[in-house]
Amino acid sequence: MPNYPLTRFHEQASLTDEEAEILRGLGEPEMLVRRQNMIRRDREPVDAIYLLLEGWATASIRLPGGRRQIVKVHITGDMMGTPSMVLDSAADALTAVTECRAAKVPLARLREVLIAYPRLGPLLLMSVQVERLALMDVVAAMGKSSARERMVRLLLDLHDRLAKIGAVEDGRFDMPLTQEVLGDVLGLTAVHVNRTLRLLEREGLIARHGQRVALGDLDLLRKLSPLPPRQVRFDPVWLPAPGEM
Amino acid sequence: MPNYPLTRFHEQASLTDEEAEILRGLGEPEMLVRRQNMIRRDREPVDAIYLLLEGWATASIRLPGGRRQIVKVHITGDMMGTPSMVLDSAADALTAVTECRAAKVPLARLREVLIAYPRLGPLLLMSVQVERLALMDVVAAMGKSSARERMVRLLLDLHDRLAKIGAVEDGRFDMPLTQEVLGDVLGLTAVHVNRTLRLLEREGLIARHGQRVALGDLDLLRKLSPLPPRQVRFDPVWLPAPGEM
DNA sequence: CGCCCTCTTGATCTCCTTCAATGACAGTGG
DNA sequence: CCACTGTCATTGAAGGAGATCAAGAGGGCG
Repeated sequence: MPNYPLTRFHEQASLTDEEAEILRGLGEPEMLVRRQNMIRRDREPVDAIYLLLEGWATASIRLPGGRRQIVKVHITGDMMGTPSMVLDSAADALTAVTECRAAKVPLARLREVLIAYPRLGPLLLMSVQVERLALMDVVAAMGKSSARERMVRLLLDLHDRLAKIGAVEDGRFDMPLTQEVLGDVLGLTAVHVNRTLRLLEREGLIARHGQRVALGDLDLLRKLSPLPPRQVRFDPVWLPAPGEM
Repeated sequence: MPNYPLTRFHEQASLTDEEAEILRGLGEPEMLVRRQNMIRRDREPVDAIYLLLEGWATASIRLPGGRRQIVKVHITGDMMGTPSMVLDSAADALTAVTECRAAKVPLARLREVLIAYPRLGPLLLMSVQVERLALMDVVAAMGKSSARERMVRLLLDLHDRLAKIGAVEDGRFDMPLTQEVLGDVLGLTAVHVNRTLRLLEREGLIARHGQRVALGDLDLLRKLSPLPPRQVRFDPVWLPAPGEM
């Protein structure tokens, strides 16, 4: 019986001990995936969702002409691959950016759990809406912001998410993403990612040594970001309380 | 007791008569909203989601400098405003593009229904994932496609969605969106939207008279689109069957 | 040690923006 | 009935953000 770290649910709602326990034991035995390898290929039949127990991974969509767009950068503790659970063949590929530990959750298992713990449906709904909001913000940033604004926003987003899992010290964190990958996230070329980063560096807004990034004046950076972080409501009114279902 | 047309759920899963009945009676008495008026303002406290009973509306995010990005074009039958149900203040504004009939569903009412009909949780989850996929595709298109490709994709997307509600005849449909609005959807200026549309016209791919759009060679257009429509799985394995919960 | 990947920078190009002007059309009030 | 006004579509000209092409430098790893 595997014993995983919790998923992100406890950030968004109170869980009973029993619910927390179920989430801990959700996945199959963990798998180890090496850098650059795929956790799940796109256009593959969908039979599971995934928990990223440790590491960085990307969810990317393949377009004609060898183009690819990364639609999500996943970090430790994320659920992955859930958008494709409504499809027969996966929309996005899940690729390990660093070495990853991950666990499969077969869709059949998910059904059992949804039946046994009906509150997980609304809980899952909640976390999916949070992801959807993140995508809306990405769309807004891509449609209406400059490369510099988008980069600032991405850095702040990673900063805030990493801070929640204790991977930030005083504005500094590891970002194991090549400029090529950053380009595929932001809809820019690697070359322009470089120029944008160097610009931010010259402006004294960020500093870098290898994969280590240091955000300078956080308040100033947040002013430069085209969008503020979303304040997710803990235990929203529509979410049935533990006793209620 | 209001009697609305069904939401989109029946496109994605089998519903019991009872479930269908509940969905029909979900909303408060309908409201009428005139062109350009807001159904729900952004940054407003969130206390409900909305059913678009008839008309066209947009969900848009406001950015600094008067910029705005439309993240979804809603048509008759859509649920609206659900991403913000995890927030205290709304992320997106809902604006009537045409005169709209809409119905509010208070979040408290939603909780009751989720408790009384636990299968609605997973059903709602399903439709939210479909929306999330749509956003992923938008991101992919914005990040990696030309104006022309994006426009073709949007037209096909609208075509396919309108076809499902019987609003397309032989490739022709009404599209009551100004070029300004199209620009805010595609992340382009109204001027470039115009040039792109005129280009497609000159190429014989589309025709227009006023708000009426006619798509020419659909197969050819689909080849030009950077992304195919997603094939949503009806009654996916993880979705508990009506008897099961 | 040598290879390949990644970062960096310069030069040039191009797609889309910006600015500006005109025309078509609908609604409105006299 | 018609002038008046505002919105929307259209087109041209010029500018700019980011792409593309190319080359060199550094560094990790087999």
